[in-house]
Amino acid sequence: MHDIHSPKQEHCSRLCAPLCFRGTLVRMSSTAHGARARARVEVTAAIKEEARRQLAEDGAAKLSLRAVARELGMASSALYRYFPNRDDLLTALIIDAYDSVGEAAEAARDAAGGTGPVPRWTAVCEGVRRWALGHPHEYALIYGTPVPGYSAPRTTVPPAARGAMVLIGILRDAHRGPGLAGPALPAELRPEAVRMAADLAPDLPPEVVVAMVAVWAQLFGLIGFELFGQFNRVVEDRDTFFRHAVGHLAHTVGLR
Amino acid sequence: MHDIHSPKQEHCSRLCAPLCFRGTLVRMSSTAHGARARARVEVTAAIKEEARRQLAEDGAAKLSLRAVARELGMASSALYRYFPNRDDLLTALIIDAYDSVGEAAEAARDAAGGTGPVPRWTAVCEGVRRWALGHPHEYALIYGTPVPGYSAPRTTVPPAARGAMVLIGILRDAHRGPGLAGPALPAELRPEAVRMAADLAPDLPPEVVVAMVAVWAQLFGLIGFELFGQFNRVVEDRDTFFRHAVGHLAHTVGLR
DNA sequence: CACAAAAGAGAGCAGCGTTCTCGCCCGGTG
DNA sequence: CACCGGGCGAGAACGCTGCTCTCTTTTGTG
Repeated sequence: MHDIHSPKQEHCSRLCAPLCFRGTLVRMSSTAHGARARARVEVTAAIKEEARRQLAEDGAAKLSLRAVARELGMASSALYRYFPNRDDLLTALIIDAYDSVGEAAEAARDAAGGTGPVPRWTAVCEGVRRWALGHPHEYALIYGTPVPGYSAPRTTVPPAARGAMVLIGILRDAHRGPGLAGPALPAELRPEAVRMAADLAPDLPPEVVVAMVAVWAQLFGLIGFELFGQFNRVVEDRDTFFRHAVGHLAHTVGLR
Repeated sequence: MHDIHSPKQEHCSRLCAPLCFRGTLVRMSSTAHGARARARVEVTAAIKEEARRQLAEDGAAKLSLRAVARELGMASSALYRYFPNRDDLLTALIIDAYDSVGEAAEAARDAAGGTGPVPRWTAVCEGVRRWALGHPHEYALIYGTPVPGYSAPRTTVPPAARGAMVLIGILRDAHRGPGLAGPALPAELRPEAVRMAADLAPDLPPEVVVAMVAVWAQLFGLIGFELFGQFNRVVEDRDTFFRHAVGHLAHTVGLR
């Protein structure tokens, strides 16, 4: 009976470390009254952090709520106070992953600095690829087989667009500057193109927007094939191959 | 005690139906001596058939050996006489899925008949897309997140290439006929391109082969984004969008 | 200080993949 | 024809999973 608290001690040692780490940062932003709410966001963050660690290690399929709780020193049932089920925890990780890849794209754009639109385009694409190679399981989580049911909740839409917005920004600069040679647009696709442009980038020509969306999907075809082993024994020099391919994608979307 | 055989009866009723169905076909081809070996391939086929059914219904993540065995009326442990573990069963389904999509590509090509290379190209791409939309879980199994570990066994390579070979055949026809306007090939990519051409299509120009591989990956970027919900609230008229995109891919690879 | 809400603990349920051991029964051999 | 070995199925068991329910502890607030 006397050692029944030993897991609880582990709870405190393991859990409080990451919590206190972020505590000072959260103290200001958490306007919700009381330390209660603060503790809640901190425990939530700790759960996500540990889950992300396990995701990066073994992939989404192996991610186990029990293992996360065990590592945090809490009962598995307690975890359900924060995430109603496994899929909701995964959804939180999905949003984080979208933000992570979006950040990588923005960082690559900023690192490319004042070069021309095509080198910046290439740099961003390579940044996304490098992020994917470095975070394969996170990549699989968001661009691989969808895990929960079939439709992602609406919350995931804005973070998902973040990366594409970086490329659209480059197109916008090019459109204001040296100009953009938009590909031809068949009449049957025009209404759809106009609608997409209104939603995504009203200041760009519709034919460029429609090409951009297609190219965005194609970019992840290239990355996914490399990451998921489809290029094994087919493509060897993948850096060069990828750079060549995304250069062609830039051309497709109208950059010269 | 006396009703202990009732599962066994179900075993016979459910199991023998598909077995006897294929029995006459297998009788000739199965040269392995004895009915013993014949029964083995038949039970193996029945397991795969039921597994494929469950895969199509609920996806690979939900596929359960116990459920397959239950549906077949046999003990779950007995299933391990045929597949040493779950991953090996999935691998068998993967190979079947590759063959299935390859067949769909070939059928689309044959249905396009004597039209020009570009319409035939488009028809094959649309055939692959239609197969994917009709078999989303099979698609996810082979082009989504890889399930077992990270490297597919060598056995999956030839079936995986079957679909690409259809498109390569179209390129080959165009190369012998109206000609193929291969895109430029930077010097740094030339050695890789020559190697790839030697492996895949020695009779095609290296720059066409390297573009073909890239385009093949990009095709599945388009299909995957549509299937996995990335186009939700972005692309509405997907038929038209896809046709336009693959038309551009044909241009990329040199078809005019 | 008292009370209600929040949160953690623990047991329990059903399901899973996998392993082991046991009997049965069929097919090739003497 | 008798026999026997080996393939095969059944069933129990282990450890794991997601998830629920109940009970107790903690904690912020009127």
